[in-house]
Amino acid sequence: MNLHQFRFVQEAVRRQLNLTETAKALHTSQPGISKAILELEGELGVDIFVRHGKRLKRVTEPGLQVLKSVEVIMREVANLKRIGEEFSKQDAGTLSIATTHTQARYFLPGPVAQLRKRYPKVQVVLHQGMPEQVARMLLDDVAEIGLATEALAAHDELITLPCYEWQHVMVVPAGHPLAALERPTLEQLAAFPLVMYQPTVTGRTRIDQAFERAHLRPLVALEAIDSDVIKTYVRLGLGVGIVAEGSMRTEPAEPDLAWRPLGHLFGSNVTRVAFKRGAYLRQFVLAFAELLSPRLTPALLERAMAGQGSDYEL
Amino acid sequence: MNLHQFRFVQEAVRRQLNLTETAKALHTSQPGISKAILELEGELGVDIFVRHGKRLKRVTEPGLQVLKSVEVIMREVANLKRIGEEFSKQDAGTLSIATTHTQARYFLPGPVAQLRKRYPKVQVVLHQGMPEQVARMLLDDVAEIGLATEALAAHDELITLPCYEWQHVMVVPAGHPLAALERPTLEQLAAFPLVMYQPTVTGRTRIDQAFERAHLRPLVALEAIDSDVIKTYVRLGLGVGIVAEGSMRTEPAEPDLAWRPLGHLFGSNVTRVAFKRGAYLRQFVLAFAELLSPRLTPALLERAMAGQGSDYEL
DNA sequence: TATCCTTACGGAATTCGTAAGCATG
DNA sequence: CATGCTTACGAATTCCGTAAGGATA
Repeated sequence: MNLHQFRFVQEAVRRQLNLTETAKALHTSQPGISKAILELEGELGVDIFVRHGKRLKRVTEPGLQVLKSVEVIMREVANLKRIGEEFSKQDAGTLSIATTHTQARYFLPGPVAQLRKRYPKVQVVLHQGMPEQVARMLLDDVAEIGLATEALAAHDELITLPCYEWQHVMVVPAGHPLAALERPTLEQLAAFPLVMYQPTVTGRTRIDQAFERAHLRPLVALEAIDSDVIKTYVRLGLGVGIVAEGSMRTEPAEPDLAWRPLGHLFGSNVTRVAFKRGAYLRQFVLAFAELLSPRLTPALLERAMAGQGSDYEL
Repeated sequence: MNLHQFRFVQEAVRRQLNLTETAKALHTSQPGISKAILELEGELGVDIFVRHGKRLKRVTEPGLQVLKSVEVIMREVANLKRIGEEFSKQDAGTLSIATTHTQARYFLPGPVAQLRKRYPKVQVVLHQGMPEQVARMLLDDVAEIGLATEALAAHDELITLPCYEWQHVMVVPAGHPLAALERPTLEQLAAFPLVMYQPTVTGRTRIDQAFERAHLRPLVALEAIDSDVIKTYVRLGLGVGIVAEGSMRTEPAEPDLAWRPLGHLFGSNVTRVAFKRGAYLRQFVLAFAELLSPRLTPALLERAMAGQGSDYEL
């Protein structure tokens, strides 16, 4: 039994049981993978994979149990590396953040800048993706901390905590008829083509639900992943934009655009921060969490990471 | 990084940082141990041990963190073996039980016999010891399930569950003056020399406390680890025995001895079953637990093993 | 001086790659 | 017949033991 075998089995599952792919991903030879897995199976006296002839078909019943343990082991091995980093290069290391465009562009710059000020030797790596990819990156140990409004709470391998609350806002060119209204209604909005986020991103779900409840089917002129694209097309007069309020609180302000809160229509959204269950959080990771929201104290995180639930209210 | 290094570090800590002892315990050479540990420290970039010259003195701060992860990893490696056993030799394997004399002699025979009837291929190994040793055996993975009335709940590395409740009884030769009393008092007991368990065993604590509260200092004629020894000396007229009630409910009965419940004096005791936190419990282990007490259902155990607390009431 | 950790070194076992074999779809 | 797992084999590496070195108490 050795760590290589564990890594191979785990990666094989991630690669849909394709050992050739697995070998490429791990920069080693395919027969090596094959042999190691066979060896582990022999040692445990149990088949981990069901084979049809020479092809891996699926994971066996005991294989599932084995994977659970392997998962834990690999997690702790990763933690060991982090522990090493934490203590050897004091206050240095790499912090990988997985997040969506909106967070990366409008919310994270502040906290990241503060972190770099306090820990100049920490290198920050931003991985951008759709919310589902953010979750994936956490699960695959590509990123250590994730930030998104959607999808994170759905995985029970992840610990998620509420980070901040925000509402959607309407954005239109200055002088647009809707700009005159303080509290636009759903009907008024639906009278114009809309420019907004793609279905899986940044609270889009709630918008769809609100229109549906009102039996309105607004015309969607354009769907984008990010607020910048949306604003660009709003400027072009393509329609009325709906974005996260954070996207509008820019420095400097944008005088050619007018915006109005839409919380009364779509309620409020909660952006969540997520960690992989069981992860060891280095000092600067804890510090970063506290920068994201002052309520995410080291003490709270410790409790959350130690506990069983997957979702912690403050 | 490899599993050997982890095992070495863990064992070194268990052996008070004596690498020579460690090597002996693991049946390998002492330089091998030394090298492996140095190697791991190098790889992590962190000292695990504080050295004075060439002698290991204590565990460093990061070393403590490392040990935590190592502990988890070794636990899961043990679980992998159990998983292998569970699924390969269906319904076969080895169940190691750590317990005290009283349980082994008077309580366990029933459950063990039933287990062997239901799982004939399971080999049962009984490890006998003082309560503190029972805990130690669980922590060191010598035994998988532990049973005792004392000491178990004190370790938060152990999950303990109440198994059954019992009271102390007085045992005297038939015809002894005390045999005539239905409910002897502390004073009446203290009038005779007592023969009972050693201080750390089988609820002895409660007996001492009761006498102390009554400001009585009975003469202790003999202290033994097990009820059989106590009964033997009671027969010899050495004094009045105090044993667990289970010791007297024998088949066949012992007509030369008389016994009376003492629950009104010493309260009741709870014998607990314990597992190492995070252990994987095979089917027959779950079945055995249910034989110990019908309330220890697989569902309950699963909840208890997954949870965070260390002590589960039913 | 006795204990005990580290370094040095060499033979044995393991590892890991390439090449070939063979089953599936 | 293209993909993809397993087997075969050999060179390079790692492993692990004994022996020697050096530090502490």
